[in-house]
Amino acid sequence: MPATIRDVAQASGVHISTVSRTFSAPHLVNAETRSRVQACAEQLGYRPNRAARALITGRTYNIGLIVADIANPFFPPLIKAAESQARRHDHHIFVADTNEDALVEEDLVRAMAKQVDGVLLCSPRMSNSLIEQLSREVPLVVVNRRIVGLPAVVMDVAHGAQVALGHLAGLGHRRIALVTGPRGSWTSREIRRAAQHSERSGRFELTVLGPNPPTVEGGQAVAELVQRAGVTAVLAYNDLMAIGLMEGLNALGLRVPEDVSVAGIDDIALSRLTRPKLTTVANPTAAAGRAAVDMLLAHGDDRRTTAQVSLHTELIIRDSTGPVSA
Amino acid sequence: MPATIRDVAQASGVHISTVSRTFSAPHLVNAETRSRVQACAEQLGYRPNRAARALITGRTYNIGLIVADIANPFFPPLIKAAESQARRHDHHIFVADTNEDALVEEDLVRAMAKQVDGVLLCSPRMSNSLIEQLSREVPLVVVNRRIVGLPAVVMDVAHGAQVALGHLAGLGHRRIALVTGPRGSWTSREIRRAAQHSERSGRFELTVLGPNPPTVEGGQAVAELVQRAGVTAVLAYNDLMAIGLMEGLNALGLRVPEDVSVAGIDDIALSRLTRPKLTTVANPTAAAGRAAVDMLLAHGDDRRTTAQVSLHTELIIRDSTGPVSA
DNA sequence: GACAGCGCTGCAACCCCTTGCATTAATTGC
DNA sequence: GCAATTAATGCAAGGGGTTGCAGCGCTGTC
Repeated sequence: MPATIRDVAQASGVHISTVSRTFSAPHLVNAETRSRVQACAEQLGYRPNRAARALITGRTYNIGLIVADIANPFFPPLIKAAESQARRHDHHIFVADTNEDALVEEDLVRAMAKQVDGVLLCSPRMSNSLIEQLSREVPLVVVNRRIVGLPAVVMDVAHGAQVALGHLAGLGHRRIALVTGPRGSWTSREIRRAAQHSERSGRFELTVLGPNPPTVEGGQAVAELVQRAGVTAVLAYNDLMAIGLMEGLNALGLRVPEDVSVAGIDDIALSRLTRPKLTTVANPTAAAGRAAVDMLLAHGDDRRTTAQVSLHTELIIRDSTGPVSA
Repeated sequence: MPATIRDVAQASGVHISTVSRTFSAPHLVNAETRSRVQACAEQLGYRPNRAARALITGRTYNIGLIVADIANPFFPPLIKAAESQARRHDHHIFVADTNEDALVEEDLVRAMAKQVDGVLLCSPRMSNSLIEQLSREVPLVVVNRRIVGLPAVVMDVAHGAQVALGHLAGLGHRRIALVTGPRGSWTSREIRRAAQHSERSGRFELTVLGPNPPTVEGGQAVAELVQRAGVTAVLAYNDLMAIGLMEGLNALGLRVPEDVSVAGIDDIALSRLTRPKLTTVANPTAAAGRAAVDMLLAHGDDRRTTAQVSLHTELIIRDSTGPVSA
């Protein structure tokens, strides 16, 4: 049995409140008493029970971070940045993965409530109204989605998509496909909306293919549709799909970028390792992770912020896009 | 303010214990009372406080899962398998990342204690004695390490490494490099020991290069040493390093596998997407995740298991290894 | 008619810790 | 030398739940 505060109190002959103060407000305890208590605690292997402490203080010093798919390399940089920022504030990050499932997501938020000081909800697949409801059960910061009245960190993907499409149009492509992501993704809707807006410029004709699972397999599976659509360039919802798409196109005998140009979004580390190297829209994921933690911890427990920050994206031109062939 | 059990009791005119039983033992409550309580709870938006519940029951229905580097694609399949297995037992998985840092690791285990029913410690970098000490503070299952007296799930990497080296020797390679992983990695030590044992067969001469960070960059950085070592084949600590190494060798003008054969360990999804596709030792990560969860939850709260399971690895021959050139 | 048994509910202790307030003793000021 | 501080500690009420036990009103048994 692990030692409790009572065991330490008994061993050192003081009241439990003195033991408590020895750890949470040492300056209120006589130096001699303090060292005696510490010695006993050490001896007994006593560790304050953080759950019990949180029950009364209302602070856990933990932050929940919920992502749609932990296998998507988009998330690790965000997670790592959130971790280091959290550590700076003496907090710990607990990550959970929803498997792109809105029900699991809801369940996880509820499971984390009261065990964390707040949840960073990244790329949620739930409805806005459900998210609003959950935000009444636990402080929430939403990442990759805008919901009025809730603090949010978004990346300017609409602009990023338009720049990418402009890049493709500038290379002479007149028929471009947009491969969208999963249903429920705010980002996917934003990209689609932006792309359709760009189409009205008249520089190219857009074919929308989706929704699709946002994975390598999802990209691979859509290759045939891309071929049939007769387009010469593709913008994919994310790099994973773009990479899968390149594989799929290769399997169909199409070369990238000679026959089809492919661009992704995210700039995951992997996009520098493929052949050809992937042209993509870089998302400031690390900055997003830091910002989300800051927003969660910024306001006191009293009033919550509802600020929304938008971070800039940047087109990285590599080798998977090229001029349209004659 | 979120509603507490007391608010619900007052609203429905029953004692808090009846409310409590409505949620945790419904069969003990009269159907009529139950539905009244439920209606009030619904109305007030009441959710049982899981932290408070855990304080008295001693069960959180959470499992901590600590990994050395969440950006390493080796872990997601393990995590996902653990999640689905946990879900089957009505538990949630909280993941934390140590950044390959033993101090962060220790801190995280302590942070999770009492907030989870146990911790799956994957690829720990701490000392055995510290792990043993921590296992007295929170139930632990260790993955990728053997520690006497502690439940563990390991993969038979020693055998896997020997099979891989045998494969390389069979292709005619007489000078082989082993690129090791980070200090503190049990797996790396196992592989090294196995390789040195194989060397005594006299079929090849081994050059050990390391320790190295177990990342793409780590692999890239060791390319020059590999070249200078004058070997014709390399076995890397993991696929990430193998992939980085291939990049690095290419940059030095060496072709894989014509000039140097490269084999990895892990069989991450990415190893199928590189050019050439990577020869590697497949680890049963999903099975490991499931087994670890099962071991943690198998024994009652009373006596802990100390069983250790070892899972089989398998060599996957792809295109990054070939016969030694003349 | 006394009593056991049953279904349901309330009572109160308990999980482990924090914290405002009261108490005590020692120090300071004048 | 006495009141007023000050420092150190104890007391007890929580925080939000769970759970063994007792008590209630009823029914059924002999």
